[in-house]
Amino acid sequence: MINFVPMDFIIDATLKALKHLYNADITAEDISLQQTRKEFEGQVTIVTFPFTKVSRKSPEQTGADIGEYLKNEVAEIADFNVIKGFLNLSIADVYWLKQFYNHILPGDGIVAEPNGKKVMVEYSSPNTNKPLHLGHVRNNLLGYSVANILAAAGYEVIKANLVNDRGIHICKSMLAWQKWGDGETPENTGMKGDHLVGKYYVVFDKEYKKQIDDLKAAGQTEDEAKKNAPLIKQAQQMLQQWEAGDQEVIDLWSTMNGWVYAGFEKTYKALGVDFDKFYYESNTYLLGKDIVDEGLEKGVFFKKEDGSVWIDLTEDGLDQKLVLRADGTSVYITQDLGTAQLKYNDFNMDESIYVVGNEQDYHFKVLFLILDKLGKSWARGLYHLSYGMVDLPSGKMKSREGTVVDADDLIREMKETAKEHTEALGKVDGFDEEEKTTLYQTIGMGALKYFLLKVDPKKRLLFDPNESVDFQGHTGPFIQYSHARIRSVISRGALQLEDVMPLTEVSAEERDLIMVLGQYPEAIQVAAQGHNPAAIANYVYEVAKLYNKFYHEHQVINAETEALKRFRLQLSTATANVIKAGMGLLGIDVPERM
RNA sequence: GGUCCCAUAGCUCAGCUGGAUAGAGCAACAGAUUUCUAAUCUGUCGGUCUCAGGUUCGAAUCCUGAUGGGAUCACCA
Repeated sequence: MINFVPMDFIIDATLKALKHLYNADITAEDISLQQTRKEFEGQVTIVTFPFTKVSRKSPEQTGADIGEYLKNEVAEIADFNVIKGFLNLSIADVYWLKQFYNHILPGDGIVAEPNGKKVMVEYSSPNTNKPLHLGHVRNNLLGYSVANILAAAGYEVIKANLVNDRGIHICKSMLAWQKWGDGETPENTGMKGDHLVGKYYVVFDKEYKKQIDDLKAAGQTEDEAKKNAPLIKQAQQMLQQWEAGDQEVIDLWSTMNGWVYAGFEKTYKALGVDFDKFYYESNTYLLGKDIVDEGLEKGVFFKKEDGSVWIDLTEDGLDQKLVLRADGTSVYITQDLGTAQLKYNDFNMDESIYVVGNEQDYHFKVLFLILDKLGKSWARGLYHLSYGMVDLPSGKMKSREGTVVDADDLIREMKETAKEHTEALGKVDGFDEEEKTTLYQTIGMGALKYFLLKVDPKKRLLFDPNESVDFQGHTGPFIQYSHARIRSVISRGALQLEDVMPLTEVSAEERDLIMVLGQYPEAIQVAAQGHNPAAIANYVYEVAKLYNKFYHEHQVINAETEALKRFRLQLSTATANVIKAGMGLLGIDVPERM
């Protein structure tokens, strides 16, 4: 099942056993180890069904044969039992203690050795015409977390943000502000810049709709009215002026984009995400035409009579796809072809991950396929991290119907809720105001981030604005609380980490905790390979749960002996370290006190 | 209509390179604090793993088909 790291000696010994008992040559892949279910005695289970062919005995007898051999030949294997086709092995306590002191307590594998590979993670990639909403929040948290996980797995990581700062949608906000803005600025209204610009995007839409209705009343069809409305024509004209470098339009564009960036920066900061490299579509939108030429030369693309350029992907089960308009202007995919090349030229990375919603699955399938057909060596390293939409109980979020969950509102509400919970529990008596503010932020964001990241990215996510995010159970605050409690114990214990006193046995709770702590490096690798922060989220939850069980069963500071006390303090320290590191991969802070 | 994704407890989700009696949390109910933080812990209740076939010693997991939900199939981005 999942990650069972330091168990190679069992596989080796089992191979020897099979050779010795049945003269069977079996490879390590044929041996399936799993963690023993908790209702049975033991920690590691070997499934013996596959061996019955070579043993020519029943699964039970086969298990007993192998178990007997292992118990006699392998010092670490203390005992075994066989239930049906399952051979359950009890590993000696000293083995677990050795693992703990040699690897876990020193923090082996909390960050992997560099693997020499470079990966780019592109995420966020916002439009600059409206504020961020819950969907963007999921995107940002996923991208940031995946970047952290890859770094922990040994990659060199570049976090990139491709800002969509040009196009007709930007012109809509600009035009509406010009017409009805009345000189409003973030300064004189006190509004956050991205919200101010978003307000005019909505104004545009409203006025545009009015014009469409008027035209329809005058006898035009819906489609005609949409094309002929004066506002849309003006917006299109503005886009042309922008592309022609009209100074007035460019100035307005710079000003309003500046407002938006200032607003985004605040939201990014509140979310705790950051970037190493920004790309702007205003700089990249003309890229890709070289690649179109290249594709024509190589015969990968073809030109139609009207001059438009296409690629035929029907053999790959897809359609024909336009890559350049007849008038020579770019479409979306042209830019993305060019930008992909640009990124590669800039960084020469081995892999490149695009964190983009699953509504663009088809686009990326086509994009990667085209680059591959063009013979780009790096195309195989491209990956679309496709995530599901965030839905409300009423269905999809729709800005026009006002059902969008605004990122800034949500963040504020989370902090507020954290404050209410904390105060109700009377947890902040010794805190000054600044510490309180920090704590509420840590907990509120912890709850939100964990809520969004614990779900498999590819699945749709249901968010009910009327039902507050939980703070108990399988949640961020639960894990944060566990951490704070551990830190509290440690600070009372006055521990010298280098003090090792000989122990020869551990309790079941201690052993389980050591086992799961030892799986952290593997959890990182699993999460990295699957581009899946949820794997880390669930892992850390498991750690916190096991510690809480241990905490409930055993005294740390008032342990029966000095040796036990020290060991338990060390175990607590190692647990806190893993929780902190794991939550860090999710972009979640853990407090010392709460 | 073509293609892609999803379907597990009342709700939200794990589990999916095939392995034991399918697990958590929430909700409901019952308990635990003279002991290191009860945002905790223990227990009870709760399942035809959407359905039907197939492969296998063994299927929630793999294959085929169906049903339901979502996305996409723009000279928008």
